[in-house]
Amino acid sequence: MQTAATIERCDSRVGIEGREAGLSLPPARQGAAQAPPSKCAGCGTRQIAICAAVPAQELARFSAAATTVRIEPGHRFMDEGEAADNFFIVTNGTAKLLKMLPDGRQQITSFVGDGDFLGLAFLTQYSYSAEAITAMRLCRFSRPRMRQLFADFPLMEKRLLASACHELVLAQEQMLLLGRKSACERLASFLVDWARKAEPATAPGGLHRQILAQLPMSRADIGDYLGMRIETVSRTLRLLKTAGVIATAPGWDIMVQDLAGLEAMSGNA
Amino acid sequence: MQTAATIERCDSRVGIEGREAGLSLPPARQGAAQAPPSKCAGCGTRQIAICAAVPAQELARFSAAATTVRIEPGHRFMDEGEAADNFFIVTNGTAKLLKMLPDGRQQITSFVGDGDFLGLAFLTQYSYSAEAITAMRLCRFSRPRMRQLFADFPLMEKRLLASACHELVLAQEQMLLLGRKSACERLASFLVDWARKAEPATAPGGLHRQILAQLPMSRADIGDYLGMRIETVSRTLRLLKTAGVIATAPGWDIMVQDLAGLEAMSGNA
DNA sequence: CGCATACTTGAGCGAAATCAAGGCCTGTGG
DNA sequence: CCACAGGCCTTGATTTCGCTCAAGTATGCG
Repeated sequence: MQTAATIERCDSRVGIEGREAGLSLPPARQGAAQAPPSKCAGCGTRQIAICAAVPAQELARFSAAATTVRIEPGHRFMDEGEAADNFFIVTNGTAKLLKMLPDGRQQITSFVGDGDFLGLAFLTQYSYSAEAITAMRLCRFSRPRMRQLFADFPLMEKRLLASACHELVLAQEQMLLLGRKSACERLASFLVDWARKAEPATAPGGLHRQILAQLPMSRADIGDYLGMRIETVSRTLRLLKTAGVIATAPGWDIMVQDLAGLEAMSGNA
Repeated sequence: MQTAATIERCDSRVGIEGREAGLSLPPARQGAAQAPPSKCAGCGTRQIAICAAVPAQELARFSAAATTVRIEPGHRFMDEGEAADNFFIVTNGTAKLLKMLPDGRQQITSFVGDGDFLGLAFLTQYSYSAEAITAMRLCRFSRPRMRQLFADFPLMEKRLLASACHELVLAQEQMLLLGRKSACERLASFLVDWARKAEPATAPGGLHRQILAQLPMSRADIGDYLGMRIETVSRTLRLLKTAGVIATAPGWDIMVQDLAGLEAMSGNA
């Protein structure tokens, strides 16, 4: 069985023990980039940072509180307005979190992947829906069990706080994007973010190295995330291709040819 | 000196002890609406919920950790990218939190008022700037003192988590607004939110009672919050006036004539 | 092969941005 | 007291970016 310290290293996205000893959080991309998730003794198939809040000798107890759930692509497993009975940790796959208006318009607020938390609403109802994009595996905790775990392992709450703060930073970034960026800047920002996450998977190279960004989501999802219509996503993608900063690979993948150029088009300096 | 229980009642916006005993948070508007802040024995002039995390007999120690700061209107007291050395609690006044793009475009991510926390970034740098709109009074805690307080009063972390979750819900709502709503829906949503906050200050009446929404911010600020230009704010305001749902009072105040009508125009059902 | 689904591309339109005056307060100084 | 300046807001004219509508292409699947 791994020690808590070993587990910690595996995914620092939500680690609270940053370099300032207790009150800092390393950037998500860095953390996710440097150490790919590995097996988790605590709660399922993949290593997630929340496990590090649990002493190694207690992992069995922690594990017993969770239920592993499999979700098919396209299936909705949390619904805005429904009773928030469960708390989830993604162990495998990608989901979209979305909010809808009564007339059907929808906004994807984020894409979540391995190691991310869901259902951390301190309300009795979920404030958004979650839908699987790829096949998924989740750790599910009932609310009472979650409460018990919080009581047993106070460090977990620290981690959740760090996670929530990090999500808040991302949300603010997204508000800037939605409120003030052009279609081109939005798509470029999105691709830069996604490429950064995928970066370590690609062979490291020079400044203008190619990065394969594997996008699990459809054009419609990208549009709903960036606040644009699907046609605009398509057209803007062509624009970026024409500019030579990206190339479309077969399927839904994108090859970033010039990350620096793409960043220049993202509006962030 | 007040007991912790008494203090708790004063502002439940960030209270973690909701009706589900530990994992729920009442809606902000309800909480803020039902009990206006009063004097706080712990950290300054106004009652704030974080004080409730501190046992009554420890309030003096808590108080000693804070410094009261006054800020003039228009003055910036947190800067995006600067070292996140301080943590603030607003005791009086209104500020805007904003993010900027290199070319000067800016997005206000939220307006904060009495009892709100600032600087809760688990990064070493602030991820946004904060600028006073009205004259303000703040409780300031240095990072080391904050850490000490967290260690001394673990309940504080629970409250911060609840607060962060609540902000996350608001941020998601705002993403929906910025990504998918029309100019008219945006402004209507904003006014509904603001009127709801001001509601208790106005005499309660029927379904179509008038509510005076005192807006401390300029048209430019509203535009930067809603992702629209100042001219569009002005034009859309006229549209709402023509529709008869609002009337402009002298100064920057708005009289909501028909809250139900305004809500119908906000896109939220 | 035919059909369904997702994506691309084109043409035209429209909501909001931009550009440009003009009005209305408030404060200041003659 | 009035004249003037400087914010801030409003209103009008024009432009433009992204949306809508519509058709066409690729891909996958029974």
